[in-house]
Order: sequence, then structure tokens, then C-alpha cells
Amino acid sequence: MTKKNDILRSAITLFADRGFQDASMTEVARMGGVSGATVFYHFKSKESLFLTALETVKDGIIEEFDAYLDQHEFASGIDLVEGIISFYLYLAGSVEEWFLLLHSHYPYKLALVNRECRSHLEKIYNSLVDIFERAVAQGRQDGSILADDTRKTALVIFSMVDGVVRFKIYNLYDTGALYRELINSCRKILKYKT
Amino acid sequence: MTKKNDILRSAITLFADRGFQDASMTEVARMGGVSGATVFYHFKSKESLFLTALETVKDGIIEEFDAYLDQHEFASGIDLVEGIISFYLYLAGSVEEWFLLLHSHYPYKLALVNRECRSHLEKIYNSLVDIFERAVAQGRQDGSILADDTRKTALVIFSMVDGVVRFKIYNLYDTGALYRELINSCRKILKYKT
DNA sequence: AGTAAAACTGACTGATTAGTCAGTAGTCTG
DNA sequence: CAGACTACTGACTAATCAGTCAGTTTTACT
Repeated sequence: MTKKNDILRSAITLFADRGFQDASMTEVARMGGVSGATVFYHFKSKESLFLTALETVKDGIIEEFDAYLDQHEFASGIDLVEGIISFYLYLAGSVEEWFLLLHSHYPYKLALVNRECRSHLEKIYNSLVDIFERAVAQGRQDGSILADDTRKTALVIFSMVDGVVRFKIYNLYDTGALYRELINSCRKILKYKT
Repeated sequence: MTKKNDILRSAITLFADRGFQDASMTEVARMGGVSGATVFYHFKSKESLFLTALETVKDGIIEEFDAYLDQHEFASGIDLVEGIISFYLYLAGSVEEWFLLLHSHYPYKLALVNRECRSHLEKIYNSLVDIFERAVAQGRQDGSILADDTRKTALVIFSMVDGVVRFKIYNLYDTGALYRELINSCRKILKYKT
């Protein structure tokens, strides 16, 4: 079972770094320290390996957020939103591979013809947007947030944060320098009252 | 010269749709209506074809924005920002290929080792962020916008809009439904005074 | 120890790839 | 017409790819 895991870890790294087509099964095998045929013993095809890699990323992201939200207390909805954004940016730096994979084009193309792929992507994005939405709803209740449509507000906040993450992982701009501005912008959108 | 253009147009379409590695020169040739060898007569390698495709996209985006800003008048800085956002979203729907190419991972990977690629990407992003920044600066002068750091404000606005564009071209969410929320969020960030 | 199943591998295949090259057709100039 | 030049092509090559398979090793259990 450990070799299967080694293969999966190598696959995530290579799919993230090179994309689906340019990551070869031979290279996945070499990086995982197994023979080429072993990869096909554990995964029936390259596409199947990719789907398992995506599923692993999905589970990883959801688990990480669950753990973070379990282990932290927040005084208000707006603080919760800020915490989620911080953790999202932290995670995107900590396990960059996951987010590179999520920002590559291939899974979204595959999702058009493969329901399993579509399901993984939907679960990831619904989980993330849900987390933001619950925080917005909480803030609306405790009075720290003003918002009309919680879902749409959550989507805009999420797309902003995800846009900054993209800049980070594609080496376009330094996220650190943008962090304060990002948080302030969110507070303005949510009309946070000091 | 027309065949060279046909090749380039096919290349942009295929690189955008399939990514660099999965778009084959044979397919580019077939779609362009020429023989495989003709592609290599006009472009010395696949990478060189990709760079020319990226340059074409760069020129296209810059020209489109120049034309838009030339042909429109705006009452205030905040109206200008709104116009730019609208046009950005319109363009992303109108020439989706350009933005698919810009959102793919390959050019950013290539940029790490290829100065021409880096230069094209920098010009695209600097142009776009500059456009937002000038609008923010104008709004600050005419009083329609409140912002501390024009550059960082422009970057956050841009990353938000670009994040929404990504959702659109990857078929994640409907941009139309998010448009009003996006504009309102921007107005809040920029503290627009009615 | 015996044995059956699971894990693994080297050697292979057919298909596809980027890129080459020798040669042909068309066009422009004197 | 001569000849030089550009545009173009079919046929090729060497490399790489995903995937297969027959056979070997390792593990699990009695």
C-alpha cells in the first residue's frame, strides 16, 4: 500500500507541475521509485490516476479546512471570514501542488465528459464557497457583516481570494504584499463596522 | 502570408483548448489547412509558435482596451473602473481563447526560463493593472474614489475580476449572475459615494 | 512448510510526437 | 526566357508515449 501512496504523491506533484499531458507515467513511476508497470497495476489508466490524484486533493482540502475551523474560535462572522482567507492563503503556500492542480485547465475540460471529475470539482468548490457563505451568514446574524445575498457575496469574496492565489502560484505578484489590502477590501465589501 | 496567419489562428485556438503539450503541430497544420512541414517553415519550433501566439494575444488585448478607452467617455473615475470591468468581462466572453491561454499554466512555467515569454506576460499584466490604476487615480482626483495605495487597490480589483473570469471560462459559475455583485463589491472597496 | 493470492517487474508494442530534408510549384526581377 | 527566391509539401526519423503481458517475488494464512 505504501508504493501505491508513493505513486499517488508523485502523480500529484507531476500533474501539478507539468499538467496532465506533459506528466508521463514513466516519470511518475521513477519519482515514486517503482517500475512503469506497477503504476498500471495500481491504476488502470493515466486518467484514472489523475482522478484519484484529484480526489486526494479534494479530501485534503476539505480535511484541512475542517481541522482549521474545529481548532479555532472566532469572535464574530467578519473575524471568521478573515480567518478563512488567511488560512486559504496559508494553505495555497503550504501545499501549492493542490492549488496548481486546481488551477490547471485539464480537470475542467475532463469534467465536461467525466462525471467523477465533475463531482470532485463540485465538491471542492461547493465546500469552499459554503465555508465562506456560512461565515457571511454568521456575520449577518451577529451584526458584523452587512450583505444582501450571502451566496453571491461568498462567491465574490472567494473569487477575489482565489484570484490572488493564482497570482501567487503563477509567480505574478507577491501575495504577502497584497495581504493587508485583500483583507481590507473584504471588510469593505462586507461593510464591517469597527 | 495568409497561411502563416491561418496557422497562428489555429495555434491560438488549440493551445487555448488543449494546452501546449496536448496541442500537436500536426493538428495545428490540419486545422490551418496546410501540411505539417509548412508550420515548421513559418515557425522554427513549437515553442516559437507558442510565443508568437502569446504575442498575438498580448497585442490583441492591448489594442482592444486602447480602442475601448478611446471610444468611450466616463463621467468619473468610478464610472471608468466600472466600464473597464464590464469590458474585461465582455472581452473574456468574446475572445475566450485569449483568456484560456492566459489562465493556462504553461506560459508561466515557460516564463521562468524564457525572457520573451516573461516579457509578453509582464506587458499584458502591467497594461491591465495600469489601466485599473489610472482609473483609480482619476477617481481619487475627482473625488469618486477613496483609496490609500492606488497600485495595490488596482491589483486587488484586477485579481477579483480575473478570478470571476476564471470561473467563467472554466465553466464553474455563471458570470452573468455575479456581474451586479461584482460591480457593487468594487464600489464598496473604492468607497464610492452616491 | 505449503500454497494461493497480491504486489511487482522487464521487456515489449503500436501509436503519436516534434522536427528534418530533398525537392516542387509559383512569383518576381532583369 | 533565365534564374533566384519564397512558399510549400510528402515522406521520412528518432524519440517518447500509454498500456500489455508473461512471469517473478513477496506476503498472508493454514
